[in-house]
Amino acid sequence: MTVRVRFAPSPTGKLHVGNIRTTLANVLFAKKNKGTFVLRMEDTDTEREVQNAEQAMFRDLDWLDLTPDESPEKGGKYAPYRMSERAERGDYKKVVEHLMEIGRAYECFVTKDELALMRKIQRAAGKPPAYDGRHRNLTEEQKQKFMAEGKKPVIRFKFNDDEQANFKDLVRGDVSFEVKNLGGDPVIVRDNGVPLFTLAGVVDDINQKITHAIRGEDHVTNTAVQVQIFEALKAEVPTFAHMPMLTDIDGTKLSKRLDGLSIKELREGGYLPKAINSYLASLGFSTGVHIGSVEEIAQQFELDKMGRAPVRFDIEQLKRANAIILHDMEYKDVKPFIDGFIPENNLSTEKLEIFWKSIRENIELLTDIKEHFDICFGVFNGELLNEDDVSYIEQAVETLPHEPYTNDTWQKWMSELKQVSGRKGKSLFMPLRVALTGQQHGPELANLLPVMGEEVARNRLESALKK
RNA sequence: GUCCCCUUCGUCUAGUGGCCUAGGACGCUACCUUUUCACGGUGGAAACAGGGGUUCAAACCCCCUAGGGGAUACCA
Repeated sequence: MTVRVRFAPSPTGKLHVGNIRTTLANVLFAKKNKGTFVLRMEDTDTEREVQNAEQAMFRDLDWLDLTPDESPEKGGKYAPYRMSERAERGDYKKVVEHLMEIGRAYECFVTKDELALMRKIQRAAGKPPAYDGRHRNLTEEQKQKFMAEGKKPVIRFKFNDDEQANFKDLVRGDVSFEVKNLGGDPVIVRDNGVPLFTLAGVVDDINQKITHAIRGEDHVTNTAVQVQIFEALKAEVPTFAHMPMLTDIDGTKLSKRLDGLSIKELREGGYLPKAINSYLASLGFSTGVHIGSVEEIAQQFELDKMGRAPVRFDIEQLKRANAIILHDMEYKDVKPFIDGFIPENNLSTEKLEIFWKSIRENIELLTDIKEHFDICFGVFNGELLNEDDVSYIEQAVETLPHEPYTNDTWQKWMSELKQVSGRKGKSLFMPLRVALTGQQHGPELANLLPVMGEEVARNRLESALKK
């Protein structure tokens, strides 16, 4: 049996760290088991749909190197991959009719208001709010009467009340629910004829031969409900895996802040896909962050070792992973990601390579590049020179070597300045650092000097004198 | 309210009755290296939510309390 997994978002928002974590789990699980990763759009709720959300999701997944094997965009053996399209061709209708024939589905005319009232009463009595099955056995006459009143029915799935819903869960072990406290017969088709995800998800999983459903913990009760449907359809129940939710750093709530932490924002914030994937994949495990490509982290990925407790998302840890990756990244590898982070310029690739190499260990995020770029090539507001360093800098201007600059230019210049000025150690180089970069800290000047070039260096020294 | 799940260093966690003086990773910190910062190296501080049991012995088993998460839709 080939492993087939799916990520099934609804096009109602953007991808964020929470749902990327489950997507990633699907991808890693598929890769590790030489399986197939399917992307399915669950777009049955047209009211909540957001313009262009779908396209944005495709692009985010590509950027993260989590491109699905089968998707609405790519197609595949089990197309279409949008619920709306599958609804159009009658997939769900067929199943609903079948369920009604075998007595596992029925029309229900209870209105939303009546349901709300019922729940209110139940709650007040300290009972769990649940549909009480009052229209389970309507006669034809009763149905006609409701119709005549202008009421439109929903279709509910009929539970086997005294059964248990059991399923295998890779992270939680064997899970079992009493069907009787699942909330009563669930609606599977709205009064406008559109099926709900509860039903459609099951039908698609069957038709698309999904073997493992890896999703968030917020779906556990849904799963129990859906297990009943799988069984009623005499279909094999997939293996599940419910991952604990991500919480805020303070451990409370899956907050707006987190939901707001979209892939788009991380991208614009200077984070690399590799860092995001590596960090998210490490959450829930004891191994520490393995930094690697999707392919590499997939080999280490063991879903059954994942913890069951909610996990706090710590942006500092992500930042750290990002920094580690940046520190020994080659220019050619970082190049595809630096658009927008490095100002427009017509510097040669060679020069940019040297620049990158001399600053990479000093940055954590791609957004940090700009500051260093400005120091090397642009304008900066630096610290002022000390009074007693003025004459020293004048000596520096005089002795500044002419181009071409090489790796040992700085060395040679320093020996000369040492003799001329009689200075050494910190007092030798610190005034130069301040004059040249405007700061007391930064990458090695020996590396920076060839990057700047003679003209910039001379201008900097001279303008430092003028201040 | 009701049902499900969870609670070990700051963070992710190892740990399934004696190997725990509680281990690792990241962070933090000190020192070393370094003509700055960063990188790197070597050390260090740092946790069993609380209370009751059971046992010769409990982070591990049982009960209670507190706290957190999820669910409770004609959303997904």
